Amino acid sequence: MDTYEAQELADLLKALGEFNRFSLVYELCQCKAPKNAMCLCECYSVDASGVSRHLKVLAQEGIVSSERKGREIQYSLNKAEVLGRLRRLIEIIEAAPSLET
Amino acid sequence: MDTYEAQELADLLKALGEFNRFSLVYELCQCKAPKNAMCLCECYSVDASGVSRHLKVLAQEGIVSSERKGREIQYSLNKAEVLGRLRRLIEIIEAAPSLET
DNA sequence: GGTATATTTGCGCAATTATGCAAATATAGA
DNA sequence: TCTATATTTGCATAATTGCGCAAATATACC
Repeated sequence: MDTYEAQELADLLKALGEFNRFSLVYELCQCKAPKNAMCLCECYSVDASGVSRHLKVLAQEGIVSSERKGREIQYSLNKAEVLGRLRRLIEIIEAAPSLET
Repeated sequence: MDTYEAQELADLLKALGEFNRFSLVYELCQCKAPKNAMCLCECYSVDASGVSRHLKVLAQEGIVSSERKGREIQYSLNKAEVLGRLRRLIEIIEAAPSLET
């Protein structure tokens, strides 16, 4: 793993490591159809602008995708992308040698 | 997933999501034997106190274990613990229904 | 154009966080 | 006890971050 990949993985984890953002991702995990921000907003203690900003962070990390549908913007989880990166992380940790005890 | 588990996972990701901490974990991934903080410190731009604080965060999250050996304190990765929690995260995301397109 | 709804952005604020330095603590060995 | 090494902690600081509110923007519909 080079520095670039380490930074990429750390960025992913950082984006997911904030409780409200993590909750948004989880919410999207449970949707059969994409959701707009207002809909996501209802479940949380943060207001619309907060949700908007969190979604922006998630989008910049490639965790969610957005598509405008009229007045609304529908967000959906980039399931394969996120799983791929998390699996890569697991791979790296699995490659760690067992400790000599 | 309840709020408690969500918070636990978010905390794990947050602890791992800081570049220097992530690098420390990666460094420990590559050790056959536990390393002390001074040894870990050499690789990074942060000084000993910074490494100490990062290791404390990682230890509080159960990501690393420490054991004093004389003057040194040896740190090792809790491989199984971290892998278990990351796999749980993957499980949750995998459970997301595929989107109707 | 005017109105309503959805979303983003600018601004300020409070809280958190990462960091370095210096001092304190812990331990080993002479 | 004195010294050297390893680690932690207190303190100050700079940077980042999450938030709400209000204003701005985008779009749809009348």
